Amino acid sequence: MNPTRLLVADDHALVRAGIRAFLERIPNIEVVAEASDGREVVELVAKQQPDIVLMDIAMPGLNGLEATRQIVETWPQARVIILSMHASEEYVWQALRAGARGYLLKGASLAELELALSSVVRGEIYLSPPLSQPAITEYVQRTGKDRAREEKLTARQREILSLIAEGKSTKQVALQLNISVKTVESHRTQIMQRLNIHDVAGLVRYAIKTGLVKIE
Amino acid sequence: MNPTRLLVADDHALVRAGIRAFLERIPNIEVVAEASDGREVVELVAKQQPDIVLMDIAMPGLNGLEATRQIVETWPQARVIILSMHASEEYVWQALRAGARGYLLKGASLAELELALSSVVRGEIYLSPPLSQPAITEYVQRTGKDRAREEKLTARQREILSLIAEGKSTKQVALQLNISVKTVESHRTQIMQRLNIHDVAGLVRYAIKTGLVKIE
DNA sequence: ACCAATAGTAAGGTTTTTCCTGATTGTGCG
DNA sequence: CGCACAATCAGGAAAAACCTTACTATTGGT
Repeated sequence: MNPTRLLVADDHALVRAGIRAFLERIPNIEVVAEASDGREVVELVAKQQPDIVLMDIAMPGLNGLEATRQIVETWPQARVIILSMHASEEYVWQALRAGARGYLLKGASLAELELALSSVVRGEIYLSPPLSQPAITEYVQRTGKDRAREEKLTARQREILSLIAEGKSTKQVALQLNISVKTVESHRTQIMQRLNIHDVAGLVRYAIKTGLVKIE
Repeated sequence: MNPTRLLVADDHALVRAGIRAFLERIPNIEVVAEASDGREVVELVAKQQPDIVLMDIAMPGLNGLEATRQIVETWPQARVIILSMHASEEYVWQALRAGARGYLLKGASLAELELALSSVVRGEIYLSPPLSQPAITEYVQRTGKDRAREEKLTARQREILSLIAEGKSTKQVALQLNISVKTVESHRTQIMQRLNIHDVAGLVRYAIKTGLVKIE
Protein backbone atom coordinates (compact mmCIF):
# COMPACT_ATOMS: atom_id res chain seq x y z
CA MET A 1 0.00 0.00 0.00
CA ASN A 2 1.25 3.44 -0.85
CA PRO A 3 2.19 5.70 2.01
CA THR A 4 -0.17 8.51 2.95
CA ARG A 5 1.27 11.72 1.57
CA LEU A 6 1.11 14.61 3.99
CA LEU A 7 1.57 18.33 3.78
CA VAL A 8 2.28 20.19 7.00
CA ALA A 9 1.36 23.86 7.22
CA ASP A 10 2.26 26.00 10.19
CA ASP A 11 4.00 29.31 10.35
CA HIS A 12 6.24 28.28 13.21
CA ALA A 13 9.28 26.20 12.48
CA LEU A 14 9.24 24.70 15.97
CA VAL A 15 5.71 23.49 15.60
CA ARG A 16 6.41 21.99 12.22
CA ALA A 17 9.35 20.19 13.73
CA GLY A 18 7.10 18.86 16.45
CA ILE A 19 4.57 17.56 14.03
CA ARG A 20 7.29 15.90 12.00
CA ALA A 21 8.81 14.38 15.11
CA PHE A 22 5.43 12.84 15.84
CA LEU A 23 4.79 11.74 12.30
CA GLU A 24 8.13 10.01 11.98
CA ARG A 25 6.94 7.52 14.53
CA ILE A 26 3.86 6.61 12.52
CA PRO A 27 4.41 4.01 9.80
CA ASN A 28 3.28 4.43 6.23
CA ILE A 29 3.38 8.19 6.28
CA GLU A 30 5.37 10.52 4.10
CA VAL A 31 5.63 14.27 4.58
CA VAL A 32 5.91 15.61 1.06
CA ALA A 33 6.03 19.32 1.84
CA GLU A 34 5.90 21.99 4.49
CA ALA A 35 4.34 25.41 4.18
CA SER A 36 4.57 28.41 6.42
CA ASP A 37 1.67 30.51 5.20
CA GLY A 38 -1.72 30.10 3.64
CA ARG A 39 -0.85 31.05 0.14
CA GLU A 40 2.06 28.68 0.12
CA VAL A 41 -0.19 25.84 1.22
CA VAL A 42 -2.57 26.40 -1.62
CA GLU A 43 0.27 26.39 -4.12
CA LEU A 44 1.90 23.33 -2.66
CA VAL A 45 -1.32 21.39 -2.58
CA ALA A 46 -1.68 22.03 -6.28
CA LYS A 47 1.89 20.96 -6.89
CA GLN A 48 2.15 17.95 -4.59
CA GLN A 49 -1.43 16.75 -4.38
CA PRO A 50 -1.08 15.32 -0.90
CA ASP A 51 -3.66 13.07 0.66
CA ILE A 52 -3.80 14.99 3.89
CA VAL A 53 -3.03 18.56 4.84
CA LEU A 54 -2.28 19.20 8.49
CA MET A 55 -2.99 22.88 8.85
CA ASP A 56 -2.64 25.44 11.57
CA ILE A 57 -5.40 28.02 11.76
CA ALA A 58 -3.34 31.06 12.59
CA MET A 59 -1.08 31.88 9.70
CA PRO A 60 -0.07 35.19 8.21
CA GLY A 61 -1.69 36.42 5.04
CA LEU A 62 -4.18 33.77 4.10
CA ASN A 63 -5.28 32.06 7.28
CA GLY A 64 -5.78 28.35 7.68
CA LEU A 65 -9.54 28.40 7.32
CA GLU A 66 -9.46 30.42 4.17
CA ALA A 67 -6.71 28.26 2.76
CA THR A 68 -8.86 25.26 3.59
CA ARG A 69 -11.77 26.71 1.67
CA GLN A 70 -9.64 27.23 -1.37
CA ILE A 71 -8.09 23.80 -1.19
CA VAL A 72 -11.40 22.06 -0.73
CA GLU A 73 -12.76 23.93 -3.68
CA THR A 74 -9.93 23.18 -6.05
CA TRP A 75 -8.49 19.89 -4.79
CA PRO A 76 -11.21 18.12 -2.89
CA GLN A 77 -9.18 14.90 -2.90
CA ALA A 78 -6.81 16.56 -0.45
CA ARG A 79 -8.36 16.28 2.99
CA VAL A 80 -7.61 18.99 5.48
CA ILE A 81 -7.13 18.45 9.18
CA ILE A 82 -7.07 21.65 11.19
CA LEU A 83 -4.55 21.89 13.97
CA SER A 84 -5.60 24.32 16.62
CA MET A 85 -4.69 25.51 20.04
CA HIS A 86 -8.28 26.19 20.95
CA ALA A 87 -10.92 23.76 22.07
CA SER A 88 -13.60 26.22 21.09
CA GLU A 89 -16.73 24.86 19.52
CA GLU A 90 -17.12 27.94 17.41
CA TYR A 91 -13.74 27.34 15.85
CA VAL A 92 -14.64 23.75 15.12
CA TRP A 93 -17.71 24.96 13.32
CA GLN A 94 -15.81 27.36 11.25
CA ALA A 95 -13.31 24.67 10.37
CA LEU A 96 -16.01 22.25 9.30
CA ARG A 97 -17.82 24.88 7.33
CA ALA A 98 -14.58 25.69 5.60
CA GLY A 99 -14.44 22.08 4.52
CA ALA A 100 -11.98 20.58 6.97
CA ARG A 101 -12.26 16.85 7.63
CA GLY A 102 -10.66 16.96 11.01
CA TYR A 103 -9.97 19.23 13.95
CA LEU A 104 -7.10 18.28 16.16
CA LEU A 105 -5.87 20.09 19.25
CA LYS A 106 -2.19 20.81 19.52
CA GLY A 107 -2.16 19.07 22.84
CA ALA A 108 -2.95 15.82 21.04
CA SER A 109 -0.94 12.72 21.80
CA LEU A 110 0.83 10.62 19.24
CA ALA A 111 -1.91 8.02 19.46
CA GLU A 112 -4.55 10.60 18.77
CA LEU A 113 -2.73 12.01 15.78
CA GLU A 114 -2.45 8.51 14.41
CA LEU A 115 -6.13 7.90 14.96
CA ALA A 116 -7.07 11.18 13.35
CA LEU A 117 -5.00 10.45 10.28
CA SER A 118 -6.38 6.99 9.77
CA SER A 119 -9.96 8.16 10.30
CA VAL A 120 -9.66 10.93 7.79
CA VAL A 121 -7.90 8.70 5.29
CA ARG A 122 -10.87 6.36 5.54
CA GLY A 123 -13.13 9.28 4.70
CA GLU A 124 -14.46 9.91 8.16
CA ILE A 125 -14.48 13.18 9.99
CA TYR A 126 -12.30 13.32 13.07
CA LEU A 127 -12.65 15.78 15.93
CA SER A 128 -10.51 15.86 19.04
CA PRO A 129 -12.43 14.18 21.88
CA PRO A 130 -13.46 17.38 23.69
CA LEU A 131 -15.43 18.33 20.57
CA SER A 132 -17.85 15.42 20.43
CA GLN A 133 -20.41 13.83 18.17
CA PRO A 134 -23.58 15.97 18.06
CA ALA A 135 -21.78 18.65 16.18
CA ILE A 136 -20.75 16.25 13.49
CA THR A 137 -24.11 14.76 12.79
CA GLU A 138 -25.74 18.12 12.47
CA TYR A 139 -23.06 19.15 10.12
CA VAL A 140 -23.21 16.07 7.96
CA GLN A 141 -26.90 16.57 7.35
CA ARG A 142 -26.35 19.76 5.54
CA THR A 143 -25.20 19.60 1.99
CA GLY A 144 -22.88 21.79 0.04
CA LYS A 145 -25.30 24.23 -1.40
CA ASP A 146 -27.04 24.97 1.85
CA ARG A 147 -23.76 25.74 3.39
CA ALA A 148 -22.61 27.98 0.58
CA ARG A 149 -25.74 30.03 0.87
CA GLU A 150 -25.38 30.73 4.52
CA GLU A 151 -21.92 32.20 4.16
CA LYS A 152 -22.16 35.92 4.39
CA LEU A 153 -19.14 36.60 2.24
CA THR A 154 -17.54 35.05 -0.79
CA ALA A 155 -14.07 33.58 -0.56
CA ARG A 156 -12.60 36.55 -2.33
CA GLN A 157 -14.36 38.96 -0.05
CA ARG A 158 -13.09 37.14 3.02
CA GLU A 159 -9.62 37.19 1.61
CA ILE A 160 -9.80 40.91 1.11
CA LEU A 161 -11.42 41.50 4.46
CA SER A 162 -8.68 39.65 6.21
CA LEU A 163 -6.04 41.74 4.51
CA ILE A 164 -7.87 44.91 5.46
CA ALA A 165 -8.17 43.77 9.04
CA GLU A 166 -4.47 43.04 9.09
CA GLY A 167 -3.92 46.70 8.39
CA LYS A 168 -3.19 46.61 4.70
CA SER A 169 -4.24 49.73 2.81
CA THR A 170 -6.43 49.41 -0.22
CA LYS A 171 -3.41 50.05 -2.37
CA GLN A 172 -1.38 47.36 -0.66
CA VAL A 173 -4.18 44.87 -1.03
CA ALA A 174 -4.44 45.68 -4.72
CA LEU A 175 -0.71 45.17 -5.19
CA GLN A 176 -0.67 41.98 -3.23
CA LEU A 177 -3.54 40.47 -5.18
CA ASN A 178 -2.51 41.94 -8.50
CA ILE A 179 -5.80 43.65 -9.10
CA SER A 180 -6.75 47.27 -9.43
CA VAL A 181 -7.25 49.59 -6.51
CA LYS A 182 -10.70 50.23 -7.88
CA THR A 183 -11.53 46.57 -7.66
CA VAL A 184 -10.45 46.40 -4.09
CA GLU A 185 -12.58 49.43 -3.30
CA SER A 186 -15.46 47.75 -4.99
CA HIS A 187 -14.98 44.59 -2.99
CA ARG A 188 -14.77 46.54 0.19
CA THR A 189 -17.99 48.34 -0.58
CA GLN A 190 -19.67 45.00 -1.15
CA ILE A 191 -18.30 43.63 2.08
CA MET A 192 -19.51 46.63 4.03
CA GLN A 193 -22.94 46.40 2.52
CA ARG A 194 -23.33 42.74 3.26
CA LEU A 195 -22.15 43.01 6.79
CA ASN A 196 -23.89 46.30 7.32
CA ILE A 197 -20.73 47.66 8.82
CA HIS A 198 -19.57 51.01 7.61
CA ASP A 199 -16.17 51.65 9.06
CA VAL A 200 -12.82 49.93 9.06
CA ALA A 201 -12.83 49.56 12.83
CA GLY A 202 -16.03 47.59 12.61
CA LEU A 203 -14.58 45.39 9.91
CA VAL A 204 -11.58 44.64 12.06
CA ARG A 205 -13.77 43.73 15.01
CA TYR A 206 -15.89 41.54 12.79
CA ALA A 207 -12.82 39.84 11.37
CA ILE A 208 -11.51 39.18 14.85
CA LYS A 209 -14.86 37.96 16.08
CA THR A 210 -15.19 35.48 13.25
CA GLY A 211 -11.63 34.32 13.53
CA LEU A 212 -10.62 35.70 10.17
CA VAL A 213 -7.71 37.46 11.79
CA LYS A 214 -6.10 36.98 15.15
CA ILE A 215 -5.21 39.51 17.73
CA GLU A 216 -1.69 38.90 18.89
CA MET B 1 31.99 20.66 30.71
CA ASN B 2 28.64 19.70 32.13
CA PRO B 3 25.71 19.70 29.79
CA THR B 4 23.23 22.55 30.02
CA ARG B 5 20.18 21.28 31.84
CA LEU B 6 16.91 22.35 30.28
CA LEU B 7 13.30 22.36 31.29
CA VAL B 8 10.70 22.66 28.55
CA ALA B 9 7.30 24.07 29.39
CA ASP B 10 4.47 24.19 26.92
CA ASP B 11 0.92 23.01 27.19
CA HIS B 12 0.90 21.42 23.74
CA ALA B 13 2.46 18.04 23.31
CA LEU B 14 3.15 18.74 19.67
CA VAL B 15 5.08 21.85 20.45
CA ARG B 16 7.10 20.14 23.15
CA ALA B 17 7.94 17.44 20.67
CA GLY B 18 9.09 20.10 18.23
CA ILE B 19 11.32 21.73 20.75
CA ARG B 20 12.83 18.41 21.72
CA ALA B 21 13.34 17.50 18.08
CA PHE B 22 15.31 20.70 17.73
CA LEU B 23 17.21 20.32 20.96
CA GLU B 24 18.32 16.81 20.17
CA ARG B 25 20.43 18.21 17.41
CA ILE B 26 22.29 20.57 19.71
CA PRO B 27 25.26 19.07 21.54
CA ASN B 28 25.81 19.42 25.26
CA ILE B 29 22.18 19.84 26.11
CA GLU B 30 20.04 17.74 28.35
CA VAL B 31 16.30 18.08 28.77
CA VAL B 32 15.70 17.20 32.39
CA ALA B 33 11.97 17.73 32.49
CA GLU B 34 8.86 18.81 30.65
CA ALA B 35 5.94 20.70 32.07
CA SER B 36 2.55 21.41 30.60
CA ASP B 37 1.32 24.17 32.83
CA GLY B 38 2.66 27.04 34.88
CA ARG B 39 2.33 25.48 38.29
CA GLU B 40 4.10 22.37 37.17
CA VAL B 41 6.98 24.45 35.88
CA VAL B 42 7.48 26.16 39.18
CA GLU B 43 7.51 22.83 41.01
CA LEU B 44 9.84 21.20 38.56
CA VAL B 45 12.28 24.08 38.63
CA ALA B 46 12.51 23.65 42.38
CA LYS B 47 13.03 19.95 42.01
CA GLN B 48 15.37 19.83 39.05
CA GLN B 49 17.12 23.19 39.25
CA PRO B 50 17.68 23.46 35.52
CA ASP B 51 20.00 26.02 33.97
CA ILE B 52 17.48 27.14 31.40
CA VAL B 53 13.71 27.09 31.25
CA LEU B 54 12.17 27.28 27.80
CA MET B 55 8.70 28.54 28.49
CA ASP B 56 5.62 29.19 26.44
CA ILE B 57 3.61 32.25 27.40
CA ALA B 58 0.16 30.81 26.92
CA MET B 59 -0.42 28.05 29.41
CA PRO B 60 -3.46 27.11 31.40
CA GLY B 61 -3.66 28.03 35.05
CA LEU B 62 -0.54 29.96 35.78
CA ASN B 63 0.65 31.60 32.60
CA GLY B 64 4.23 31.75 31.42
CA LEU B 65 4.90 35.29 32.55
CA GLU B 66 3.58 34.73 36.03
CA ALA B 67 5.50 31.49 36.29
CA THR B 68 8.60 33.38 35.19
CA ARG B 69 8.13 35.93 37.95
CA GLN B 70 7.90 33.20 40.55
CA ILE B 71 10.89 31.33 39.24
CA VAL B 72 13.06 34.42 39.01
CA GLU B 73 12.17 35.29 42.54
CA THR B 74 12.87 31.92 44.07
CA TRP B 75 15.47 30.38 41.76
CA PRO B 76 17.28 33.21 40.03
CA GLN B 77 19.98 30.82 38.87
CA ALA B 78 17.45 29.31 36.48
CA ARG B 79 17.26 31.53 33.45
CA VAL B 80 14.00 31.73 31.62
CA ILE B 81 13.65 32.02 27.89
CA ILE B 82 10.16 32.85 26.75
CA LEU B 83 8.91 31.06 23.68
CA SER B 84 6.23 32.97 21.91
CA MET B 85 4.22 32.96 18.75
CA HIS B 86 4.05 36.71 18.71
CA ALA B 87 6.60 39.21 17.53
CA SER B 88 4.89 41.86 19.56
CA GLU B 89 7.08 44.37 21.26
CA GLU B 90 4.64 44.72 24.07
CA TYR B 91 4.96 41.05 24.90
CA VAL B 92 8.72 41.30 24.88
CA TRP B 93 8.49 44.10 27.39
CA GLN B 94 6.27 42.13 29.64
CA ALA B 95 8.57 39.16 29.43
CA LEU B 96 11.63 41.20 30.31
CA ARG B 97 9.84 42.90 33.15
CA ALA B 98 8.82 39.50 34.45
CA GLY B 99 12.49 38.61 34.57
CA ALA B 100 12.96 36.55 31.43
CA ARG B 101 16.44 36.45 29.93
CA GLY B 102 15.35 35.66 26.44
CA TYR B 103 12.43 35.92 24.06
CA LEU B 104 12.36 33.50 21.19
CA LEU B 105 9.79 33.26 18.44
CA LYS B 106 8.35 29.89 17.66
CA GLY B 107 9.30 30.46 14.08
CA ALA B 108 12.95 30.33 15.14
CA SER B 109 15.41 28.14 13.30
CA LEU B 110 17.61 25.53 14.90
CA ALA B 111 20.58 27.87 14.60
CA GLU B 112 18.70 30.60 16.37
CA LEU B 113 17.65 28.36 19.20
CA GLU B 114 21.24 27.31 19.62
CA LEU B 115 22.40 30.90 19.65
CA ALA B 116 19.74 31.90 22.14
CA LEU B 117 20.72 29.11 24.51
CA SER B 118 24.41 29.87 24.40
CA SER B 119 23.80 33.60 24.82
CA VAL B 120 21.63 33.13 27.83
CA VAL B 121 23.99 30.59 29.35
CA ARG B 122 26.71 33.21 29.10
CA GLY B 123 24.48 35.60 31.00
CA GLU B 124 23.39 37.74 28.11
CA ILE B 125 19.87 38.62 27.17
CA TYR B 126 18.68 37.19 23.89
CA LEU B 127 15.81 38.46 21.77
CA SER B 128 14.71 37.05 18.44
CA PRO B 129 16.08 39.24 15.65
CA PRO B 130 12.82 41.03 14.85
CA LEU B 131 12.94 42.39 18.41
CA SER B 132 16.48 43.72 18.14
CA GLN B 133 18.99 45.50 20.28
CA PRO B 134 17.60 49.01 20.80
CA ALA B 135 14.84 47.62 22.93
CA ILE B 136 17.28 45.89 25.22
CA THR B 137 19.59 48.78 25.75
CA GLU B 138 16.69 51.08 26.26
CA TYR B 139 15.28 48.71 28.81
CA VAL B 140 18.47 48.18 30.70
CA GLN B 141 19.04 51.89 31.01
CA ARG B 142 15.71 52.67 32.50
CA THR B 143 15.07 52.46 36.16
CA GLY B 144 12.03 52.92 38.34
CA LYS B 145 10.97 56.47 37.75
CA ASP B 146 11.41 56.35 34.02
CA ARG B 147 9.36 53.25 33.80
CA ALA B 148 6.59 54.76 35.87
CA ARG B 149 6.32 57.43 33.23
CA GLU B 150 6.27 54.72 30.66
CA GLU B 151 2.50 54.73 30.30
CA LYS B 152 2.18 54.77 26.60
CA LEU B 153 -0.79 57.06 26.27
CA THR B 154 -2.35 59.93 28.14
CA ALA B 155 -5.90 59.67 29.41
CA ARG B 156 -7.14 61.87 26.61
CA GLN B 157 -5.35 59.80 24.02
CA ARG B 158 -6.83 56.61 25.38
CA GLU B 159 -10.25 58.20 25.30
CA ILE B 160 -9.81 59.11 21.68
CA LEU B 161 -8.30 55.78 20.77
CA SER B 162 -11.21 53.94 22.22
CA LEU B 163 -13.66 56.02 20.23
CA ILE B 164 -11.69 55.35 17.07
CA ALA B 165 -11.64 51.65 17.80
CA GLU B 166 -15.38 51.72 18.30
CA GLY B 167 -15.67 52.86 14.74
CA LYS B 168 -16.23 56.58 15.20
CA SER B 169 -14.86 58.72 12.41
CA THR B 170 -12.56 61.59 13.19
CA LYS B 171 -15.44 63.95 12.65
CA GLN B 172 -17.73 62.05 14.98
CA VAL B 173 -15.08 61.99 17.67
CA ALA B 174 -14.64 65.73 17.32
CA LEU B 175 -18.35 66.31 17.68
CA GLN B 176 -18.68 64.01 20.63
CA LEU B 177 -15.82 65.63 22.50
CA ASN B 178 -16.65 69.14 21.37
CA ILE B 179 -13.25 69.77 19.92
CA SER B 180 -12.07 70.48 16.43
CA VAL B 181 -11.50 67.82 13.83
CA LYS B 182 -7.96 69.09 13.58
CA THR B 183 -7.39 68.38 17.22
CA VAL B 184 -8.61 64.86 16.89
CA GLU B 185 -6.34 64.36 13.91
CA SER B 186 -3.50 65.66 15.93
CA HIS B 187 -4.26 63.31 18.81
CA ARG B 188 -4.48 60.42 16.47
CA THR B 189 -1.14 61.25 14.95
CA GLN B 190 0.34 61.32 18.44
CA ILE B 191 -1.22 58.02 19.31
CA MET B 192 0.06 56.37 16.17
CA GLN B 193 3.53 57.69 16.74
CA ARG B 194 3.68 56.48 20.29
CA LEU B 195 2.35 53.07 19.55
CA ASN B 196 4.25 52.83 16.30
CA ILE B 197 1.11 51.68 14.59
CA HIS B 198 0.19 53.32 11.36
CA ASP B 199 -3.22 52.14 10.36
CA VAL B 200 -6.66 52.11 11.89
CA ALA B 201 -6.86 48.33 11.78
CA GLY B 202 -3.76 48.14 13.92
CA LEU B 203 -5.21 50.63 16.38
CA VAL B 204 -8.34 48.55 16.70
CA ARG B 205 -6.35 45.41 17.32
CA TYR B 206 -4.25 47.25 19.89
CA ALA B 207 -7.33 48.59 21.63
CA ILE B 208 -8.85 45.15 21.79
CA LYS B 209 -5.63 43.61 22.99
CA THR B 210 -5.26 46.10 25.80
CA GLY B 211 -8.89 45.85 26.76
CA LEU B 212 -9.66 49.41 25.80
CA VAL B 213 -12.61 48.24 23.78
CA LYS B 214 -14.51 45.03 24.06
CA ILE B 215 -15.32 42.86 21.17
CA GLU B 216 -19.04 42.26 21.52
C1' DA C 1 -31.13 26.44 -23.91
C1' DC C 2 -32.06 30.74 -21.92
C1' DC C 3 -32.66 34.03 -18.37
C1' DA C 4 -31.58 35.96 -13.87
C1' DA C 5 -28.50 36.46 -10.25
C1' DT C 6 -24.02 36.74 -8.52
C1' DA C 7 -18.95 37.25 -8.40
C1' DG C 8 -15.13 39.52 -9.97
C1' DT C 9 -13.22 43.01 -12.34
C1' DA C 10 -12.67 48.13 -13.19
C1' DA C 11 -13.08 53.49 -14.58
C1' DG C 12 -14.41 58.49 -13.82
C1' DG C 13 -15.50 62.11 -10.97
C1' DT C 14 -16.63 64.02 -6.33
C1' DT C 15 -16.14 64.26 -1.50
C1' DT C 16 -13.83 63.25 2.60
C1' DT C 17 -10.06 62.10 5.22
C1' DT C 18 -5.45 61.96 6.15
C1' DC C 19 -0.83 63.81 6.17
C1' DC C 20 2.69 67.47 6.82
C1' DT C 21 4.05 71.58 8.81
C1' DG C 22 3.29 74.62 11.68
C1' DA C 23 1.20 77.43 16.06
C1' DT C 24 -0.90 78.76 20.72
C1' DT C 25 -2.16 78.02 25.50
C1' DG C 26 -1.96 76.04 30.07
C1' DT C 27 0.32 73.29 33.62
C1' DG C 28 3.57 70.92 36.52
C1' DC C 29 8.33 70.65 37.93
C1' DG C 30 13.21 71.48 38.91
C1' DC D 1 11.69 81.34 35.46
C1' DG D 2 11.79 78.43 31.79
C1' DC D 3 11.32 73.84 29.90
C1' DA D 4 8.79 69.83 28.59
C1' DC D 5 4.67 68.22 27.40
C1' DA D 6 -0.48 67.88 26.97
C1' DA D 7 -4.18 69.72 24.56
C1' DT D 8 -5.88 72.59 21.36
C1' DC D 9 -6.22 74.26 16.39
C1' DA D 10 -5.17 75.74 10.95
C1' DG D 11 -3.84 75.78 5.97
C1' DG D 12 -2.80 73.38 2.09
C1' DA D 13 -1.30 69.15 -0.39
C1' DA D 14 -1.93 64.36 -1.02
C1' DA D 15 -4.33 60.22 -0.56
C1' DA D 16 -8.07 57.54 0.10
C1' DA D 17 -12.90 56.64 0.25
C1' DC D 18 -17.37 57.11 -1.91
C1' DC D 19 -20.93 57.01 -5.70
C1' DT D 20 -22.18 55.63 -10.04
C1' DT D 21 -21.82 52.81 -13.75
C1' DA D 22 -20.46 48.76 -16.50
C1' DC D 23 -18.45 44.63 -18.61
C1' DT D 24 -17.61 39.55 -18.29
C1' DA D 25 -17.84 34.78 -16.69
C1' DT D 26 -20.31 31.40 -13.87
C1' DT D 27 -23.89 29.28 -12.06
C1' DG D 28 -28.70 28.12 -10.78
C1' DG D 29 -33.27 27.64 -12.07
C1' DT D 30 -37.22 26.79 -15.34
